[in-house]
Parts: sequence; C-alpha cells; structure tokens
Amino acid sequence: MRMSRLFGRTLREAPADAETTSHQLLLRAGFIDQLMAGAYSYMPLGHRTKLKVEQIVREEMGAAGAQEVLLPAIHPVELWEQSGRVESMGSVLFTLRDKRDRRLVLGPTHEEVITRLFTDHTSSYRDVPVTLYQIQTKFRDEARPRGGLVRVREFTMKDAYSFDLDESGLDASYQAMFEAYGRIFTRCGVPTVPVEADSGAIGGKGSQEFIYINETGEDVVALCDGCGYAANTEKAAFVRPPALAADALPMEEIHTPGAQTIDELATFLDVEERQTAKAVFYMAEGGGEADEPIFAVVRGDLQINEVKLSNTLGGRSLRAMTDGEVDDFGLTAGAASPVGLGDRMKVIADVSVEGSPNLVAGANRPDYHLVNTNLGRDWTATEVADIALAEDGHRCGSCEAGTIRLHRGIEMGHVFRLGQIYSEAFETDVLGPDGTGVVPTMGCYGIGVDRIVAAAVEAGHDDDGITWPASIAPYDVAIVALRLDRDEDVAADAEALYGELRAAGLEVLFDDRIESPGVKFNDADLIGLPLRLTVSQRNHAQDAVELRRRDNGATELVPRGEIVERVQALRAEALAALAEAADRVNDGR
RNA sequence: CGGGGAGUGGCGUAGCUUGGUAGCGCACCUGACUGGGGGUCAGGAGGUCGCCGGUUCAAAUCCGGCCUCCCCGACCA
Repeated sequence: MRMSRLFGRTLREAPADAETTSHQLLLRAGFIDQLMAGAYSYMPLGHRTKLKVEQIVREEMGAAGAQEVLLPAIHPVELWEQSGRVESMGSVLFTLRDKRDRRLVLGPTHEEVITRLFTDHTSSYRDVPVTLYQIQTKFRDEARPRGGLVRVREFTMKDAYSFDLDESGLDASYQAMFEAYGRIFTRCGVPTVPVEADSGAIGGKGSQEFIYINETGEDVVALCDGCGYAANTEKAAFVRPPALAADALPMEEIHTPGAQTIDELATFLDVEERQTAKAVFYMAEGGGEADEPIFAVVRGDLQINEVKLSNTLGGRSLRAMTDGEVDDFGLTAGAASPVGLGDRMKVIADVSVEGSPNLVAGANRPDYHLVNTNLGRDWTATEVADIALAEDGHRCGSCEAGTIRLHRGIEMGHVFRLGQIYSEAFETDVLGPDGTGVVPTMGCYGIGVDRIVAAAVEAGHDDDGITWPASIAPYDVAIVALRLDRDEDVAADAEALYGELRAAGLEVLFDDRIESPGVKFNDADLIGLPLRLTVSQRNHAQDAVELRRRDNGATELVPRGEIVERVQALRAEALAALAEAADRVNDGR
C-alpha cells in the first residue's frame, strides 16, 4: 500500500476523549474512529489488524477441531423467551420491531441460536462430539461503554459451542478450547492468565476467564504468590484473617452516639474492625414473584461479595434495599442487627462471623449497638456461607499458605462448562447407542476480537507509538523513502524495492509521500510495523538499505541485493518465536 | 441509574468571570527554500461556538430546558 493513497491520517495529539493508551494510539495512528459511545469504525490499518487476529483465531479453532459457521445477528424474541434470558439479560438486549411488528433481538451472544441449529440438524450420538464456532458482530446495550475498544456496544466476538454426550466428552472439548485460547492470545502477543471465574447469568458448572493483567482493565483478579491459584475476585476463595480468641461474654446494649459506619463504630469503641459485624440489606429479585428481603452479615473487616451472595441465593439478582423498604422492614440503617430479627427475613452470614466471638452489632435502634453478640447464641442465620470479598494481602484459599495479590485486568476470553441448560431449554436430544434419548452437554467459549486488538497495543507500545507483534501488524514492513521527489535514483530504487518485497509475498506499507524525514519516521513509529526500511541517498550510495526493528530499535545496513531475504528471515523469526511461545503456553496450566 | 467533568473548523485549545469583528498551534491547499527524527518563510481555504428557547439594541459569553461525549461507581456470558 502506498501511504500517499492510504485512507486515514495520523494525529499529533490524541483526542481528549481517549483516556487509555491503546485508545489514544489507535486513534492517533489512524486505526479506528469513534462514531458514538461504544461504536467504532475500523479504518484500513485497523481493519487489517483485526482480520489478522481473526485469521489466527480461525487457524487455532480449526486445529482444535472446531467448524466455522455464521449465524444471524437478528433473532426472534421468542427464542430468547424460550431460554428465559429476556429476563436475565434484561437491559443489555437490543430489541427492535420489524414492519410486521414482530419483536426482534440483536444477538448479544448465540447460545440460543446454536442450540436450535444443533437440534434441527442432529439426531444421533454419531453426530457428536461437535464444536461449532463463528466470528460475528454482537450487540449489547451496555450501561457504560468504556476504555475505547475494551467495552463497546457493537463488537466482534468469536464464540464457540461444543456438544457432547456426557461429562467426560465435555471435559475433552473444554480442554481443547482452553488450550486453543492460550495459543491464540500468545500468538497475538497478549499475555493472559487463566483464572477461575463466576459463571454469571449464563449459568453452568464452572468457567475460566483469560485475563490480560493491565491497570485499565475492569475485572479484578486474585493471584496467589505461593501456589499459583488465580481467580476472579467474584469467585476467589480466601482464608479469613483470624478472629480475636475469647470466651463468649454477656451481650449488652450500649450507647454509641453518631457511630454509623464500621469505621466510626470501631473508633468510638476502640476495637478492631474484625470485632464488629457488618450488616447489609438487599432485595433479591425473583422471577415474577415479589422481591425478597435479604439480610447479609460479614465481619466488619470484610466486604460483601455480591456475586457470591447471589450464588448462595441460587443466582437471583440483587439490588440494594431502598430507604423506604428499610423502614418497611423495621431495619435501622447504621445500627441494624441480626439479633431479634427472628425469621422475618433470610439472614445470610459469612463464615467469618461463625468463628468470631463477641462481635459488636447494631441494636436496631439509632445510636445504640450490642456488644458481645455471638452467632448461634444470640441470633441465627438462615445460612452460613462464603459471601465475602477477597482482598489484597489475604491468605490464599487454595494452598492456605500463599498471599493473595489483587490485580486489575481485561477479560480477553471466557470458557464455560454450560452443561444441559440450553439443551434442556430447547428440548435437544440425540439417540444413544441403546436407542434412548440423550440430552447433550454443552460448553461455550468466547473471545473478544476487538479486545485483542486493544490489548495488543497495551502490551506493545512505547513513547513513540505502537509496537505490533509480527503476527497482527497491519503490514509486515514499512518502506520510508527520503527525498524521493528530488532524487530519481532513490525514488526508482524505493519503487523497485516495493515491488520486490510484494513479489516475495510480503505486505508492504510504502511511504511515498513528499514529507520531511522526521514526519515519515515518526509516523512509521506511531503505526508500529515490526520492520522499517529506509531508502535514501546515503544508503543508496552504498548500495544498501537501512533495516530497523521497531521493537528494540536495532538497525543494520543490509546490502541491497539481500534485503528481501533479510526481511523474510526476520519476519519468519518473529513469527516462529510467537508460535514457539504458543506451543509452550499450556505447559503447566 | 447515582456522582464528577467537558462540548468553539479534522485534532488540541484560548476567549466566557466583566455581552460588542471568533483567535492560536497542529493538520489541509498554493509557492519557495530545506530535508536522516514532527524544518522555515509567504499566501490561502475551512467554524450554524452541541441543540432549542429566553433576556438584551446586541449572546460563544447571561438565564432555562434538552442532547451528546468522557471518567468513577452501579450494572455486565
């Protein structure tokens, strides 16, 4: 491609709206353009990179035995009613009506469609296992798009779905996808950590996320520095800091004027936070039925983990209780107590409360608290469960020896053991060898293609611009020709080189613009192709071309006759290094 | 949805407090010089100042309403 003809222009300054590095650089280098919140156009350079990411995904999916399909983006709403996800996806569903007033959904994901497709085209156990995947535009009416390409409302996702006869089949299909994921991200130059994850509204029995650790990410993951345990904080198991050992003392009501928060209470009474009990009230939203009040209790030094709490309640979604509801249920904010609550509502206590004697709790009247409350003696919980949030510095819940460190990260991919949720909802079955019907067990596996593009920039850039990995750079090599309007020899040589490289199968971005050297070099650095060739009078006089690596700045003067070979060698070397890393990434995982 | 910030040529911004000709840098066009790290000079083109309404002789500026975008949170296979 001749840069003089390339659509899109580089910017010296990043648009003020762009906050993250990847967003700024992709805008400045002319890869993407924002149309509205959460919707971006890909310009030629960006589109080329995205296509390369997709190609890598295709290669690895194929190698893992998955078959590519393409499913509709518009779905009849009935399909979503059948699975029950009109409710559970709720406000993120984009909906519309056609001219006959049929209600349609813009697909945010495709479990429903793929399950229907499978059901209609499969009837025998001989047809499974099968894994189907597609690369599609998905639509989600996100409450808050953010971070450039990281969270958008229209995006490209690779989603794969496996169908197996039984659990062991699912295990194999899941493992194949898991390994393919590690290879895909590695080949794209994005380091990821697989972490245990909550399965969320999609349901299922276990899932893992592939997280790219990065400060701009919206997920928080817990990594153990001892055993390598890695989990999303939504899920992370940890050991509670020990309680202060003591015999149970008599409960007593005391005056605590102005002490509303745990911090104020602990300060006022001169006790540690772990000697208090924290109460938080929620409403559990029930399908069709009235919302149910939930009284959650954790020890004062911990936070409620709403995802864990929701799972304890069978996955029902939670919302904070309104002030009116707090009054209606006779609770006292700032001094609420599980003591005396009786069976007026469900009380869910964290396991931290169970082993902690003599906690300070509310007295259920303003400015009074109860000291020395003890679970079991003074009050009872409907259920004692793990409903607290792991924090940095906590002991690891897996090895019970290491320390948990919290990191922010971007979710690049997510693999789920779905089970039979969708196959049951769509009455899918295949005949087994013995002639009886078997409901297939499913897995689903997603990758955010746009996120790979963004994360690759986060992972590969310097002060001058992007440093693309060879695997997904929009072109393999840049030719910067200096003074080509003044020097016919240089111009002719650059032109010839452009032809030779392309004839050798290389993808070339030829900067043939009439610009000063500084502009050209800076643009080349910003766009970030792995290799740069400088054709100039100086080099031409030596019958050579300067070759510079974008990643480490190493330069070499290559004899003109060897340049194509040298470029090919460096490119092959870079790709081989990525492939080799991909071969190793699943060792020990 | 709650909190915060911002809308002025393609990008970055000044002007707004105290109403009176819309300014600067980059980018863009023409010419000259220069040219191995965003060069210099000269001359140009391009803006309903987010939208609607109000106040006023006069509104980018003051007042009211709305819209949009960004950040934090809530939410999120």
